[in-house]
Amino acid sequence: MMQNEAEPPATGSRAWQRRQRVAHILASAERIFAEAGFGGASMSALAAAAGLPKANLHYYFGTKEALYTALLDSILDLWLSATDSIRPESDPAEALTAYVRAKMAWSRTRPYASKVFANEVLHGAPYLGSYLAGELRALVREKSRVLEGWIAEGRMEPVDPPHLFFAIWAMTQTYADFEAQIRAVLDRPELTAQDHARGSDMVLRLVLKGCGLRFGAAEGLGE
Amino acid sequence: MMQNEAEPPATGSRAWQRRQRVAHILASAERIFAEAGFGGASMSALAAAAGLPKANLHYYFGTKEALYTALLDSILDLWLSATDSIRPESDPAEALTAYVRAKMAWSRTRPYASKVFANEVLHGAPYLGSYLAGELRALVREKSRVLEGWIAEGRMEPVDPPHLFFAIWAMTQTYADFEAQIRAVLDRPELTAQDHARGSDMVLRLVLKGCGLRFGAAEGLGE
DNA sequence: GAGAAAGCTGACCAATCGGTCAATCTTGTT
DNA sequence: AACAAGATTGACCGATTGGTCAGCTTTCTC
Repeated sequence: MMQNEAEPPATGSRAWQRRQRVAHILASAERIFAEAGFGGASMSALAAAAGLPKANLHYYFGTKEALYTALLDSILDLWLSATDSIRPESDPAEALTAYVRAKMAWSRTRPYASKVFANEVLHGAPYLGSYLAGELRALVREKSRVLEGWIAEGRMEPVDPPHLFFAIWAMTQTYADFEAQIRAVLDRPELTAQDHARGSDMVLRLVLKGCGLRFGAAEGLGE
Repeated sequence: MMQNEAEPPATGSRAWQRRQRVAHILASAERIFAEAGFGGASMSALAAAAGLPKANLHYYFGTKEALYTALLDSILDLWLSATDSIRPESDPAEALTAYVRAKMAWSRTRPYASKVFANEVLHGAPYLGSYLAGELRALVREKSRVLEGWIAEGRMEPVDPPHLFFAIWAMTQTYADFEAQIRAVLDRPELTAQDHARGSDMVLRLVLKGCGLRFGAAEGLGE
């Protein structure tokens, strides 16, 4: 029988075990690629991180490049999933708040994934280029039209939607990608939940007030 | 006679020629490191970019690491020079506008430098760490006090100054560091002056309105 | 339980890595 | 002109790189 690709294979089956191992390799590779970049990450370092012999990684992925692109693919899904709240019938302030919150949460919970993505784009997106020009561009077009609709209805001030997205991406991801700089300036061994909360507040303040929306700052940050 | 280190040596002199060559190597290395990262940049690629034999780079810098840190040092000065406009007696809106403009100009004119810096921080700032925790932290402390002064005088709304800086850095540098992504979304072979102007406007809008300051948008963006 | 298929890995490979060095050339000093 | 110091570089080095493969074990199928 043909196994439907969309359906997860039965627990314990061969295909299931393969997916488990592939997922485990990708998970450990995320950290190595994030810390060393593509060029700086060696197959032996990737193998050591996964706790497997180097030849085993080659068995599953063939080449270092294939392993890297497989990792990028697995990260891409996360990147797009946060825009769901931006729909024509949504309240602008609520939708943007949810979007910023989702992006900030992603920086907090998946910092290595964010760094791998950032590293790829930073170096000219050699592997991600076609995706950026395809799916991402289409997504931004779609969501920009939603914002333009809100603007036409007088529900928010006229802003350039794509550049608003660029600003939101930059501000939210900086808490993952440039975490070393933020930690150094704030003099922290690690960013605390409060640091993230303050960052989140700042981003929301700038975005909402910048769009002429009410910024409640309803968060209890304490003191 | 002792040559004063602060004074530039006479044109054509041996020391002058040395500085010229060092500067030329650093200038060409900037692009290689920006595009490939530290690990991905090879000495032979750096040598090819400089149009010199590999052994010549080793003669001037000793190791790849020394060449890289020399480049980082040369970039750091640029990074700090833009905050001059933020002084207690300045007008908040004017000071922040000048700061954002300076940062945006830096992204436009020195994208490779920005990318090298970003890459370093992205990978945990192994070479820049002590500088970030030293000079940069001190600078942010100093400028944060200026902002707190403005806030106390009621000249701007109460915002968390360090996080405001993080937001400004992120938004302005994204036009250099994540240029590949922005280009892809905007469907441009290269970012135009208008793209940068629109980005600059967006950043100013978010920063000024976020701080409760007037955003004039006095720019003639055409159309 | 026999054969096939998939999983696994130690040993090995050519290529490239960062770096060294002796030999040569150029320049400044006297 | 003679010498010293600095500048230059082709040839080379051991180490590490990404990648291969033969041979073994495990698991599935019938």
